[in-house]
Parts: sequence; C-alpha cells; structure tokens
Amino acid sequence: MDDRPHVTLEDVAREAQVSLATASRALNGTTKVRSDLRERVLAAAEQLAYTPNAHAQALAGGAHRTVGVICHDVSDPYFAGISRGVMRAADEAGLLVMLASTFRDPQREIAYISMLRAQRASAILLVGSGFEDREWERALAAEIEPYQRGGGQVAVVSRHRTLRVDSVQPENREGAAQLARTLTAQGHRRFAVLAGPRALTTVVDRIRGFREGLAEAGVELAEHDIVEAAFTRDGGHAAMSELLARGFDATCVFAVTDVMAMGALAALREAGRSVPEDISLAGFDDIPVVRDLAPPLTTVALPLEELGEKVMELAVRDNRGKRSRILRMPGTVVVRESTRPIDCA
Amino acid sequence: MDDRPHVTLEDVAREAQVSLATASRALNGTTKVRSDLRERVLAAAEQLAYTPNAHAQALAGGAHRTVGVICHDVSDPYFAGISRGVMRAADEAGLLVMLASTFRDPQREIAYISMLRAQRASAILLVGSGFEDREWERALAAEIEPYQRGGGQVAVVSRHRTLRVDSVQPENREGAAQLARTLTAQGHRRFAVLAGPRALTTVVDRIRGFREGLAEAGVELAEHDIVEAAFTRDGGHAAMSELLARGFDATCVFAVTDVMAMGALAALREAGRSVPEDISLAGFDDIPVVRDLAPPLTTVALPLEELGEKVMELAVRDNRGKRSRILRMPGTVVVRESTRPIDCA
DNA sequence: GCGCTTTCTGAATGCGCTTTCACGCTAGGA
DNA sequence: TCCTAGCGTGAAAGCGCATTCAGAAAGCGC
Repeated sequence: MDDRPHVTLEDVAREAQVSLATASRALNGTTKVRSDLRERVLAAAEQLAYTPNAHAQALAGGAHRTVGVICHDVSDPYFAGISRGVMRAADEAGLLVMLASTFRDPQREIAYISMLRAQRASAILLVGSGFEDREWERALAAEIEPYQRGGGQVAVVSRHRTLRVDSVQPENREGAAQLARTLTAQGHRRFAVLAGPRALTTVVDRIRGFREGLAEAGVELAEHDIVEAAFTRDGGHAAMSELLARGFDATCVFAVTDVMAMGALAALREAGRSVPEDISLAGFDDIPVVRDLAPPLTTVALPLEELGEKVMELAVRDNRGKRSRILRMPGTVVVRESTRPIDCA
Repeated sequence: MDDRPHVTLEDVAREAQVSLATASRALNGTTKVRSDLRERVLAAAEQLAYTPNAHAQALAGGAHRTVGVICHDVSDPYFAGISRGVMRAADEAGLLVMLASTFRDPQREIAYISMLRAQRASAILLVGSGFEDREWERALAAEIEPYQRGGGQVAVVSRHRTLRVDSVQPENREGAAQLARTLTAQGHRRFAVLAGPRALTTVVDRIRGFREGLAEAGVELAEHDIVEAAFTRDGGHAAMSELLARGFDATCVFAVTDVMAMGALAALREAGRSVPEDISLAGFDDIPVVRDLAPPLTTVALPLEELGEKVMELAVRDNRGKRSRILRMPGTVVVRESTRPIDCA
C-alpha cells in the first residue's frame, strides 16, 4: 500500500495552524488545550479524514490495544463459543482481538506467536493448545518466555505442564468422570470410546476421567475399546464406522467431543442403528447444535462463553510478579435423549 | 506492557559487534553481508531471543503483512466456512489475518474499520455487511474511501450499492429462485418464509429470488406469509413458533438461512410436527451441520470456503486504478430429506 | 605499484507519533 | 507595581527499524 501518503498529524497541525504537539494533545485529550485551538484541530482532522497511525503510536509509547487469540480452528464450534466470550470481554476492555487458526500445526502455532510478539500485542491467548510433546513445549517456551519478560501477558485455556501462565481449565477429567457415573447409573456396563489424538491433553484427561468414573462402578475400559481418530466430525464418523465394522458389544459410546459425536451419530444412522434404542451415545462440550440433533445429545456442558471471558480477564488483569493463577471451570452433565437407561445385562 | 524494555536490533548489533545497519541487513537478507558477520548477528539474535518490532518495521516502510476481516459473528457457521477459505488464502500469501465480530452493530463495524485503518492493514475484508440504510452507507464510505485513497485494499462478500470495491457475491437471488423451482416441481403450492431483518440485502435478495422462482409456477407469496425475526437459530425458532401459533396452510417453509432453519426444525419438533411428513422445510447456505440433522436439510449450497478464498485473492491482487471487479458465486440446490414431493392440492 | 571499480560497512536520516523540556503568557499575592 | 506560580504552547528528542549515502576495504588491469 502507500501509494499516496497517508494524512499525518503534521498535515492536521498545519491545517489547524497549530504545532504538532498541540494537535496531538487536542486529539488525545491528555492535556488541556485552549478550546478554540482544540476546535480547530478537531475540525481539521475531520476534514482531512485523519486516522492516527497505530504503528507510530505504538512505537512512540502509546498503549498497545490488541490481543491475539490462537486456536486450532476458528470454525470449530467449540472455539466459536469461546471466541464469543473473548470478544465480549475484549470489547469491554476496548481491545482489538486478532484471531488465528493453527489447524493443529504446532509449527504454525509458534509462527503466529512470533508474529504476535512482533506486533507487540498486549496479550496472547492460547486456546486448547495442549500437546504432550517435549520438543514442542520447549519451542513454545522459547517464544512465550521472552514475550513475558518483555511485559506481554499470556493466558491459556487448557492445561499446561511447563508454561508459567495464567490459565482457565475446563474440568475435563471430573466432567468425564461425572458423565461415566451418570451412564453407569443408567445401567450401562460395556462402553466404547471415540477418542481424538492421544497427544492432546484434553483427550487424555477426558479418557482418564471417564475411566475413573467407570471404575467407581466396577467397570473397566479396555484399551481395545478406545478408537483414536481425527478430532473432527469426520474423525468421529470414521471411528464409529471402524467400531461398527469390527463389531463390538458396548451399549454406550462416548465420543470425547460433541463434534466427533455428530460424526458418530451420522455413521450410526447410515448403518441403520438407532440412537438410543440400539445404542446410547454421549459427547462432551455441549456445543449449541447438539441440542438440535435427533436425538438431542447427552453431553457434558462446558460454559464456553464464560471460558472465553475468563481467559480474557486473566490476560487483562495486571499480574506482574504474581504467580500464575488457575481458574477451574466445572462441566455439567446434561442428559438428553441420545442415552437411555437399560436393564443391567 | 513494556516493563522491561524489549530486546532491540541495537542490542543484537552490540552483541554481535557490528553496526545496526549490518544487523538489519543480516537479519533481512536484503543485501549481501559478509558471512562471518551474518553468523555473528544470527547467533546474537538467537541468543537474545530477538523479535523485530513490527510497528517499527511498518513505520520504517516495511511491508504491512496484515489483513482485517470484519464479519457479523465469527461463531456463525456461515462465516466460519468463509473464514477457513480466507485463512487458507492468507496463509499462502504470508498474511496475518485479524478477525473481528460486529454482532450486526453498524457502529461497531465502523469502529473496527477505523482501527484497521489505524493499523494500516494492507487490506480490509467485509463479509456480509450489507445494510440497506443510507446513513450507514455514508458513514461506511467516509471510512473506506480515505483508506482506499491511502492505498488500502478493500473487498467484500455481498452486494454493495455505493462502495467502489471488489466483491464476491453469492447468487442469492438466483439460488433462491432455483430452490423455489425445485419445490414447486415437488408439487408445493403454498409457502411460508422465515426471514431475517429486511434491512439486510442478503435477506431481501433471497426473498425476491424465491418469489420470482415461485412466480414461474404461478405461485404467489403474500407478504403475510413472510415472518421476520432475528438472523439466528433462536430467531428461526421464534418465527416458526409464531407461524404455528397463528395457524397457516403452507406445505413448505423456506428459512432464508440454515441457521434459522435449525431453529425452525426444533420448533416443529417441539410442536409435534414431523418433517417432511407434515411439512417440508428448506434452508439456504448449506452449512456443514445441516446434513447431520434429522432429517438432513434441503438447502442451497454456497461454496463458503471458496467465497473466502476468492475475496482474499481479490484483496491481495494489485488493482490500483482498475475498476472494481465482481465475482459471482452460484449456489446449488441440494435436495435432502427435509422436503418431499406432495400431491398437488 | 598506481588508479580504478566493485563490495561491503557504518553513520545518519526519517517514518508518525507521544512526551518531555523550556519558555511565554496571564493571574494572583505581596 | 513587581515577583512568583501556574497554565498552555511549541521545539525537540526518541521509540525501533529500514535505507540512503558516503567512505573504507578489497579486487582488478595496467
């Protein structure tokens, strides 16, 4: 860009016949300016359609009013809910939110953080970026720590082992355990799990919690009953299809996310199995659409928007020197019609 | 931020024992630098965890590598699809994408554009920002035109009457007409429409097209058969509920967006009406989830990701002085199970 | 060995803005 | 009336970087 140069503060000052400093002060209202001068400056700015150059402002020590949010995919309903919350909180704080999708590529995640650092964003929010991978953790730390040292705020949604950051953590483990209790109480004894990549902490936590909840009823979950697939609708579809092809005796299937559950539901429908008559299905997250499925999905509701708001608030709050805070957000089991009580086999 | 100052190029230069200019050149590779010096600079930068200040770079004349995308709501699946396309194209072009939600508030839309101007973003993408409102058009033009004069690129998804910008336009009118033809061919003669705010060009176009398609079969759509509601799932639910409460004799309901159709479907289910046995239902957009509804939704498929890619490409391509281009993207009617042929009444 | 061109380097300039700093002005107290 | 505060103003410094410009070093032919 920059064919024709932009209108600058100097242009405004000249037009208003005042000094550059006065123009700046009139526009920002930081110091008292004689009212007739202010009028002149404002009028000139208006007339010239002046917009301050944010880069120059930032460089000259003005506040950085932008936060970056990095997620796997903005079009994932799970993140969509969170982003609503983030945006609302950001709006209140007068911040501009930059969203970026990594598509689960750790490299890209690092690259985006680096860009945000370069922009001197006032905060970086990582949503669900938990990989259980030593090398990645190191690379991430190598970006995050200098950023924090430079005064940048970082907050994450999810669990992080190594990073020293504020975080909002959905209680995946306890939520899944609670779901397991609900299902065993309905009489289910044989389960299958549709899992996302085991490298993700979210997946690991949910499976572990589910297992623990099951164990309380004396039910065991064999490794064989866990099918791993992509963390998407189609992944859920594929995993369910595999299960169907292989043959299984579970009365209830737990998909670790609602999005995967949707794929599973489609696969079941295609296979002529009806839910919940033939088999029960449960998900996790309670993204908005699942209540509109047929049957509406039993799931663990996470307060997604609230998650977003909280993480934003953590990032905005001034916490220099203080130790990192952790906000745990419990989930709530929502029983809908995709699961049903059965007679104990 | 900026507790402790950031590591600057000067620090790197000092550490590497070269001049600032040499350090800059070594890092950017713009000019040849003696290899041992380059090594030293790179090592120093690495060691100090140096990240260039994007503001300073921008101010000093470096390229602006960021584009802003403004939409109603990033969590709307319609936009989510588009954003995927935008991100992919941006990624190829090496651009950083800033997303923002206006929540259909014209004021906020203007504010975001202003912020993007201030950031000197290299391009601004407006997704579906068509209001039929003179005053808003004026305010928008007052932001957009100076931005363009300054060399900024602007491209939009949707129709714009007054703005002189490149645009990608889904063929709402023709798509809706095509849908109407399909439905009348199925034997439907009496329709109701669930509409969003009539101030939106998208809504207006779809209704008009639907009417035109109907007219070809000699069917008329009375104003009375159009229910206006919010452009959301709940809006669709409310509109359908109103229709049900009021009593109506349509055999087929057309919701102007899939999101609204989802709400309508829920309302019908709650009312004990089955789709398509009791009544047929059609939507528009073909957002991913609707194929997983029960019944899967008949709709008009828009190539959402492609829309996003195209609009990004328009914004990236250099088009100074050239006249604005319009890319029309046709929709395709997808008949699923939410509509069924009926005997002519 | 001399003068020339070719490379590469460092000092200095400026991007547009905020913010000190110092000065001129008016108002108030002596 | 004179002096001191106090308020507003303009000049200027500097934020971190890319880049121009001039000069130093190195390479070449004679």
